[in-house]
Amino acid sequence: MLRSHNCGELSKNDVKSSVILTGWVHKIRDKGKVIWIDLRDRYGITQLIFEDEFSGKEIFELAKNCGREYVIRIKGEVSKRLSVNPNISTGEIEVKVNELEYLNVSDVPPFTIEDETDGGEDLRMKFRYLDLRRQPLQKNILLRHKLLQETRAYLNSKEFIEIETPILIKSTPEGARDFIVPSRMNKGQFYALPQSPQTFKQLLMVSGFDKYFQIVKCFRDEDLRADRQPEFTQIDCEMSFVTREDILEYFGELIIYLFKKILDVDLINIPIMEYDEAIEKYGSDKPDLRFDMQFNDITSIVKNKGFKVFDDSEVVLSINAKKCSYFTRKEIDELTEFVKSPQVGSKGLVFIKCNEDDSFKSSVDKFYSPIDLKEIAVLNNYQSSDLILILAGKKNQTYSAMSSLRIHIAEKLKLRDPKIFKPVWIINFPLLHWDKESNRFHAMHHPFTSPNKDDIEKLDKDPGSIKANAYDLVINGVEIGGGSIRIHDRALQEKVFNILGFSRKEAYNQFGFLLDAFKYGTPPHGGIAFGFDRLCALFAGKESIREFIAFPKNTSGRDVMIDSPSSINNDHLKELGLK
RNA sequence: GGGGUGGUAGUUCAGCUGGUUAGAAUGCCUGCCUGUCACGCAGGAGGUCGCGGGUUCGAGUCCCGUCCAUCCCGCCA
Repeated sequence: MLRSHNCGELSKNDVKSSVILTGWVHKIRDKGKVIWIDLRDRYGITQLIFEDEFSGKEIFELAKNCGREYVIRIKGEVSKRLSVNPNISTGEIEVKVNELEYLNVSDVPPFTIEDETDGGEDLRMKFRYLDLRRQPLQKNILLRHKLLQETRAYLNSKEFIEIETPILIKSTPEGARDFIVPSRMNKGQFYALPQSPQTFKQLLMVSGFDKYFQIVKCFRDEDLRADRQPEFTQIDCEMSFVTREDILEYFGELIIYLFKKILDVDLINIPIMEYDEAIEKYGSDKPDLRFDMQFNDITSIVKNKGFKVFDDSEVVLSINAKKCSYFTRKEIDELTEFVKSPQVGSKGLVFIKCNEDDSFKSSVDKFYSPIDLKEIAVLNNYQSSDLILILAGKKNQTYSAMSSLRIHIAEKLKLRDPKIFKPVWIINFPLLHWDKESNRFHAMHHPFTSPNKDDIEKLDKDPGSIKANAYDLVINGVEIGGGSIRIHDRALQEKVFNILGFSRKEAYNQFGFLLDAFKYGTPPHGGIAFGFDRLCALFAGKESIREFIAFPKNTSGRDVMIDSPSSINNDHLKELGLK
């Protein structure tokens, strides 16, 4: 070994012992006759001290000429510091250096390797390997490692088997865009990268591996976001002979276990909410339950009172921003701007301030009497100093706009505490949604999702009203995982393909292997997949998953460090049959 | 595909209604300093103001286009 200790482990117990350390030169404090160097590795920082007296002239000169991020190896004696630094674990000691060797030199890095770096996003991506030297990133990657290990340990202890499935598979028209890989040996034909191992894990159920999991890369060729990467990792799970309740219990316990083990947070139990209730109360299928602010429908109260905007609206919704009547004109204008922005798309914002003396001040005083206003306030459980906010318009648009406003206000009021975790299972999603563009039903989850038992008879008459036996795990407004009980009956699967607009021929062409498999004794089964990158970010209280992926892509899907994607030459294209 | 924000020193940013030689902090270099730990002090180097065009006596600043980054909408079964 080149070293006897790492840079995070020496303490006053080691005083007088002789040690060898290696690491990066983090910081140099040159006082002329004495030089301190902070030596860094992933375990911590140890202060080195150089003086003529015990280092010798030559070593002292070497230390003087050291630059930031040089990789060095030193020998020296641990000694007690005259002045202690309580901020670091090794703050009571320093190492009196008597030998110094440069293992490598370094150019001046383009940004500082510190917790609060001066580097911008772009630059740090380009020099990702340097960014990863920084403590916050090292912590994130370590957290990811722990989550990986604990997930595996837990599922293994419950007799789940980790099975790898292929990465080069077949393109399918449903769902997200596929990444495509040309086949050299089969010119003009293409593999697709999996959006998920969905059909393979179902086939594993047919094979009798009744508890499967895989921590696996998945690929989707869609536009990116802070919480979306073209390649991402899922904890992919499937079980046979289970009901929805079994799945919620098994995997609810996995999540509870991870929170306890890694964050020492007790989630105790995870409540269950109907999809319809989530939409009605929060306007979203992934409600953030760290704060209340439920929607109240006031359409019937406000209609036909002479206010044209409300009269012309399909729905009028209100929420109560507790203790916010102090909002200034400027703040309310800001909220109005927000709801009128193209992303939110409302026409305007109406407010009612609940005054201390039980009177009301609203932006629609002209149209509504104090009695009307009080009725609205009562419906919103008002107390004095509350602020009622009202949006109106088309139904879907207004629900989604109110959802955005709810989150916007919670953000403003700092109600989205990253240290608090509010999980919820959302169940009974619609099975299908009507897509206007293609003029057909699309699967809300995926085409293998089983309809709820009681709804199966509606398949012919009213497919749009069918609920799916599907579930999402939502924590703090983030969709962490989702899954369903699958169809295991061939006839039912064929029927669903049919409703989704597949001809029999197309269905067999795309999914014949699955339909064939269903002929041979397929057990009832279901499963779930968790977005692993999102889980990491959530555990650390962050929104962007990029900081939890060692080498992520930017929003254009580029890796600016290795500069990919890139073009390939003509010979290569020819070989692949692309030219 | 659409909208918002941004692009000025190695880096992070300031730069007003257009007007002398484009600034600060930090980093870097040189010198001084024996208890620093965001060390301190003195000095120095460092700029195609993203790119292209236009308006103007004059553009970092105004206009048009374009590229890049980032956040959001669409999209993401």
